[in-house]
Amino acid sequence: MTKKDDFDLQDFLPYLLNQAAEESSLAFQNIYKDRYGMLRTEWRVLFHLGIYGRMTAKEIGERSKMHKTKISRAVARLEERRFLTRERDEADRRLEYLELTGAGRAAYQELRSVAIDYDATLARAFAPEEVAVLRKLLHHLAKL
Amino acid sequence: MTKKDDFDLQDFLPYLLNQAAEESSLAFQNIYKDRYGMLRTEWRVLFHLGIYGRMTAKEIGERSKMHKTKISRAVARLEERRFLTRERDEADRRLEYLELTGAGRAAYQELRSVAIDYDATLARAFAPEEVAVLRKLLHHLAKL
DNA sequence: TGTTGTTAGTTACAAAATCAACTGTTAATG
DNA sequence: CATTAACAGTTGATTTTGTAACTAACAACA
Repeated sequence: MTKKDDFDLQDFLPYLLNQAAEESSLAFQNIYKDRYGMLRTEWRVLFHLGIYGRMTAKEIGERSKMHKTKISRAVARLEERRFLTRERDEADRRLEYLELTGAGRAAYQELRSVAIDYDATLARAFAPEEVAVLRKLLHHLAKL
Repeated sequence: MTKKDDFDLQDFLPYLLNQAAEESSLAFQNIYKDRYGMLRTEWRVLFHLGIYGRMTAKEIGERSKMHKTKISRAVARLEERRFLTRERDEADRRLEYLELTGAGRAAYQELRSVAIDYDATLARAFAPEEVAVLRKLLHHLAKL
């Protein structure tokens, strides 16, 4: 395409990252949304608890960098669906430990395998070394 | 951290991409938002017109993959601020050509240099070959 | 030419994200 | 201890997004 300007939007990292993230998230969402009608925020909370086990909302926030109100609401919805339970920390009553129920763990296991498949599909678009480099660089970017 | 599960969320590409995209977009937004109080959608439309020149909303949609309602609203806001003008195509009266005004071009030029600086800052976190690989792979992912 | 389909863009309404203010609790310090 | 600050989490108001239905214009083709 003819450009009026030598700055290339397609090479601007934040833009490029967004395009790639949006593309892959939407494609992945299309795969899982029908099974559980789950939001991205709920999906994330579920995965955090499924992978790392019992933890507080605060810890989920530190790991995921999601805002606490998003987490609060996602937790409420997952609780409604009986996917998790809360337990007050008696030593520090501000804290609430969240833990998946049997149904929550089952949902996680199912979505986990969907995720693994999808990740493999994406990875197949690259050479193995490339995927490794990509993950490494993204990792680095994510914690700048 | 102790994991209960060998699946690693930090290596799951859609998640990783989102984290990296969110991180870099927010950081970039903090730099430019005070100058123009502009939304990400508006920023994108402005850049498309600044870089590629006069085009229709539809073309912006094809390039950016933003949904047409987002574009429609971003265009309306940019027009309110007198950053762009619309011109009806007389041959096909459904089409409207969008073009930056002087003020719009000035805003673009300013934000463009902010973007170039920020991109350089990000790139500095990597070796030059790494950045090239990263851009290539993201490019590829974005158009899967 | 008239009917049906398609396209560009907008709008109305519902869903979700953001921000600020709030509750209840613990920590810090005089 | 009493008061103030800090923290975990929730709620409410506002803003932004997403979905679907809509308008206006063009296209195809019987």
